[in-house]
Amino acid sequence: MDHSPATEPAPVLNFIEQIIEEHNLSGKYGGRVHTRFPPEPNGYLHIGHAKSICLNYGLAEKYHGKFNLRFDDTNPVTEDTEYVDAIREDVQWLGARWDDREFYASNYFDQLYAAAVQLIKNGKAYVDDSTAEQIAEMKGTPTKAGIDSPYRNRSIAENLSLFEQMKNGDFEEGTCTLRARIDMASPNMHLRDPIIYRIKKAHHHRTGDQWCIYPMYDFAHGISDSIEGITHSICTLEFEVHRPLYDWILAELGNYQPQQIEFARLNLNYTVMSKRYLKRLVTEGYVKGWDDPRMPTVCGLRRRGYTAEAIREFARRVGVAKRENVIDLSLLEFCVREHLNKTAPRVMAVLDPLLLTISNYPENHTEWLAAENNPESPESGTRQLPFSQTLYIERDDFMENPPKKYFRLYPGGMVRLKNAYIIRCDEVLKDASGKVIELRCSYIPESKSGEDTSGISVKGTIHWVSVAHALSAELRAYDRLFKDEDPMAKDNFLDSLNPDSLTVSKIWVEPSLSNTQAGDRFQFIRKGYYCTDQDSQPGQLVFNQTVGLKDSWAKETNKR
RNA sequence: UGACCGAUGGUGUAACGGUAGCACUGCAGAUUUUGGUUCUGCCUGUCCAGGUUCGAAUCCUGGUCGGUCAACCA
Repeated sequence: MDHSPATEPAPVLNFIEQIIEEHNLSGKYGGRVHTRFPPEPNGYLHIGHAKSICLNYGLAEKYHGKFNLRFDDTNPVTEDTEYVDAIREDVQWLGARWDDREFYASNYFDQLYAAAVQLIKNGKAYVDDSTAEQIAEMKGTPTKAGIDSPYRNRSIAENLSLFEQMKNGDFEEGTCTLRARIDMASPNMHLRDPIIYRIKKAHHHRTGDQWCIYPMYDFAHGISDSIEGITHSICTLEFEVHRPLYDWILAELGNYQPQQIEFARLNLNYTVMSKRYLKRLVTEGYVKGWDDPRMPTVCGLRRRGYTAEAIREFARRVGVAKRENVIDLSLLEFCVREHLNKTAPRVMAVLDPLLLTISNYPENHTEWLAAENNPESPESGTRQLPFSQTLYIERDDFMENPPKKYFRLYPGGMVRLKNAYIIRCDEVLKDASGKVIELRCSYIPESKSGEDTSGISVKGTIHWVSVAHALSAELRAYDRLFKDEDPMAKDNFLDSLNPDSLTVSKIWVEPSLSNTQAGDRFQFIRKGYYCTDQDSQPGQLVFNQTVGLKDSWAKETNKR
């Protein structure tokens, strides 16, 4: 038998880490790791971007490398500083740090232009006067080779002069483009003389009206990576077929060459994950904005009460691979619960009140009871809770004809009021329609929480608030935005919208919440995790439901 | 009728020629002044067919299925 000391469990590396470690071993990048997150500022970041940020930043951190934030702003007609600001805030909030390395593809417009000129001089690029339709026509199809443009063999001098005229604004938009001269018969469509510069007489949010030609993604991206000394240029799977072009451009230019690596983007069931569709939800008013708590955007999740820690943990748990995947929403929820369970202070809130009067408790008397702030972290201390004769309890914590295993209140039954006394339900009062409107109970004076000498043990503990002391508040409860696991499988994803994704109600919360600030997170005991919304004000409190607690009783009742 | 990529429980992800493991979900139980947490146990998997090998999730061949590619978007 081998009794050698237990070996460390082999660290589990994802395939990108394996590539990096191979590079570190071979010395390909001199042991350097430098990643980047390259958003286009034309929309808000979503949880899929968060995965990418965590991946890129996490790799830089793990290998003691660097991480750049680079805005891929090569299309001035769709981009805006509003998005730049929002993206910067989200990346920062997620915990990624880019120090002074905040870059813009537009910073490189001069270098990009020079690179294009060099390509022309090398006979590797030409100005094409064909229309967009003609170019598409000559491009062929995935199964049919393309044909050469009639402008493909212009002289270098002519191309140089034409390209300069393009830059000078001598031509109208759409009249010509600069194309890389590669291979119109390539099985890879992206190598069939891709357009690398086009004319756009648009105002750019950073360079203003300085340029009227703008580089295309394929041309700008690799060169930007190269300029910044990126080692591992990580992107999603659909760019796999772009990699030969990425490599071709840098090789033709003789420039430093990062390694592009593609991984499978994150998909979540019951949600859509494309900027285009998220934008429609916002602009067409199906949600209240990019930060609507039902949105899978980073700002939406933040407003919903998700923590950056939870999102990072989620990104870690979903893993990195090349296989298409759909992650269960339950994993995301698990990650927030896990973090909030450890960190969120417990408070009592009654969401659907039922009046309860304690007949044998002195009228107009207030007793202050100590309540633990968080049993998961004793150092979080205790607070004082007002108790009195008249309380609200949760309506579904009472049943007139309880099923087996129901251990809340019922006529003649006993429960403990959390942090207070054990009570017995003596009488049920109803209105004319038969609806229960009040419970008359008696309490056991010796059963006070923490000093119970009654000897009575009860199965159930329920939460409550004192009517005279409770604060009313608005609750915004959320359900999934879409009814179907894959809304995109519908002809129109809007048909899948869940009409009940938002429920607003009036609730009662304990008075310690009077000064809560936007972003504060709580566990409403026995209910779920909630956070104070930015719309909240003293006297007009507003809470968002982040996620419910696991509810095994609900499962039990559903089985019936 | 092309090229490229991929395929391991319900969902993800490991195992790198040597006992298919982990997490989420689900189920059962213990503990509990939250039907929460925590703890324990259980269910469920290598796309198919050949081949190489003492031995294949892993290597080879051929299928099947899924994804991507024909924007002057990124």
